[in-house]
Amino acid sequence: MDEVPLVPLTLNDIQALTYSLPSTSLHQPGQETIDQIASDIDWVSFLSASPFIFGNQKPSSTSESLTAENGGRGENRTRDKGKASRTKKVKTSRIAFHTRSIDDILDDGYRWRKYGQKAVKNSNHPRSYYRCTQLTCNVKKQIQRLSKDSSIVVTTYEGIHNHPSEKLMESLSPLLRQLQFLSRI
DNA sequence: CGTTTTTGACCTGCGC
DNA sequence: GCGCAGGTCAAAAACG
Repeated sequence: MDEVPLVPLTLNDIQALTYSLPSTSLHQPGQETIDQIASDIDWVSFLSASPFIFGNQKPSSTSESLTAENGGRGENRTRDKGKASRTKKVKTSRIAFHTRSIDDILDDGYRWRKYGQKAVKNSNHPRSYYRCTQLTCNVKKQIQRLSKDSSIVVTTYEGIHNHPSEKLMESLSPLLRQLQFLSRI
């Protein structure tokens, strides 16, 4: 009941998202590696596909979600810890889905830095908080195992990346180089 | 030695 | 106002 509180996501929505993932990420527990799962999923289009974006649907509020809450860090905040940086309640889009995996962190191509871990009520497993390591990008994600079925990992993304993933660019760069070369001729 | 994780303290929102 | 729960900060430790 208390998961994904900021957006009108229901359990049915989560289920729908779950089933929208490639089947390889949901079945065969223990058989697949995380990299295999991640490479099976087109993360960029998955995460930016409009049917999966919930939350502030007001047109023209997209820039707000991207620049949300980065005034608090790096500004002349001398000693009051994180005060007033979170006072503004900005609704960012959240996406949650379930993945059956032995590993908590699935490789989605982006680099994440863990900034907190918290025990949550009604669950035996702690919730971990991650932030995208890119300075300009303040996308966050939460990772938590289901208390009922600890083989299921619930990953909640918050925000949209404003930069391409390193892995994607890595795999794309040979292609881009070739395109560049061909366009010269 | 730079980057990431750990972890207790702190902050905020919410229900009572 | 108080207490609880969830989210974040930041110093220290761990890691590569």
